[in-house]
Amino acid sequence: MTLGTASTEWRQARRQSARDAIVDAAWAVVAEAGLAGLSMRDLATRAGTTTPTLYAYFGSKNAIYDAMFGQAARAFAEHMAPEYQERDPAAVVRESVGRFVAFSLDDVPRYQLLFQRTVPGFEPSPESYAYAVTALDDTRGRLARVGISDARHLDMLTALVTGLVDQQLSNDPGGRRWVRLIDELIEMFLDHCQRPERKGGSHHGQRQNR
Amino acid sequence: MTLGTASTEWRQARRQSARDAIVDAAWAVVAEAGLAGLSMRDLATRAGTTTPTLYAYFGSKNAIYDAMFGQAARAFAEHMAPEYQERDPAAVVRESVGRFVAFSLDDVPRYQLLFQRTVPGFEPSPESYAYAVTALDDTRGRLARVGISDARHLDMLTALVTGLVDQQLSNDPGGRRWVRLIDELIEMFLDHCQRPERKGGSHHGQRQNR
DNA sequence: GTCTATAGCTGGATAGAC
DNA sequence: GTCTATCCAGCTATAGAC
Repeated sequence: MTLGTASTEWRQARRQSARDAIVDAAWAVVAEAGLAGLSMRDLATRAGTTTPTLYAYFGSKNAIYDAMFGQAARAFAEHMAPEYQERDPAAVVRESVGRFVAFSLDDVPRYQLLFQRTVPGFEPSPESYAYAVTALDDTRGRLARVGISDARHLDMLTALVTGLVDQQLSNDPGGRRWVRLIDELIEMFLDHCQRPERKGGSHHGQRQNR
Repeated sequence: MTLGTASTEWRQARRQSARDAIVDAAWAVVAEAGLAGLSMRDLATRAGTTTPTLYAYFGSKNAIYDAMFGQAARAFAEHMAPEYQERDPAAVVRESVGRFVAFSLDDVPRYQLLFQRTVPGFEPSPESYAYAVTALDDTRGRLARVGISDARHLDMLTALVTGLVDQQLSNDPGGRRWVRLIDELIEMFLDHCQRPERKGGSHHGQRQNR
């Protein structure tokens, strides 16, 4: 790697830290105005600068959303990655779900940006998206290693967990009405997964609904 | 009731049908532009009129959202109300969940308006909200009559169903990837509800998460 | 790179003639 | 009630001086 002189490296480092400062200010704005309420004016004011300066660092407003998405995806990956102390399947699933729920409830706009599609014209770039995909794949792998590998069961678990988070956020924000159901929901889920196959093949696509 | 002459009744009927025509046009607009993409200009064009005329029938844009919410809530109540042929608990739960999911997937903006809080400054009026509350209460009563009455279990079921719908809509729109899991999810849920109480009181609030 | 100033557009809502 | 015309606020984004 002899691509840059020391001076260009300094420049790039300064540029990167300036970009980071803008993204930090962006998180502060959406925390108050909501994810869709981010405006370039507010952001410039909050960052102590003006809109043309923002455009010197980001080509568009969506580029800022994308940088936020990248930060969030990275944080998500780091939050899910640390090794799990527990060994038995129930404990691993519980810890995995617990981490996801804790991460989601910790920062609502971050959750909306990462996992809901709520910003009108925004699609994350492949680079930003990659972190989120990796983290989710890791989680899937971890579940597979403790025996939860059936595709249907994984889809059921994602529906269950996202439903839990969504209900908690929209019907009891700041409370614990649905969060406290985690253990019981996971117990229900694991009991079901460990149950022997049904006679007659009632699942796995043979039978249609209704 | 001697409040109005025949002529004022005619006027009110005409006025109501004009309002209905505007609301119908509004549904057509959101079907194309998304729920948040409704603009008074587009709506006026679609309804074959102009914006001042809209304001002759509705005091604000949110008043139009409210009329849409009222229509949707009424439709939801009518969709859930008809008597159920089935008697045994599993079949009743299955039919109830099936109706909810079918109604939700049938019209996505309608689902978003009714059950998600996605329109920025909009809160439904008490009158419009009443229909939705009634329909949900009826559903709860129906479940209670077949033995699903525990508050925790009801919250679990709502999380499960909304999670199912949300995953289906956002990760496989138009498909059946999560819809086909309905029977298995309900079987799992019912198995859990019919299970005898745990020894030691591990649920019902004694034990906190983590 | 950073500013002032503003272009260009779209939104909700209204004035006033008819 | 319905129109033409318009106001005013907010937005993203840019031109051009320094």
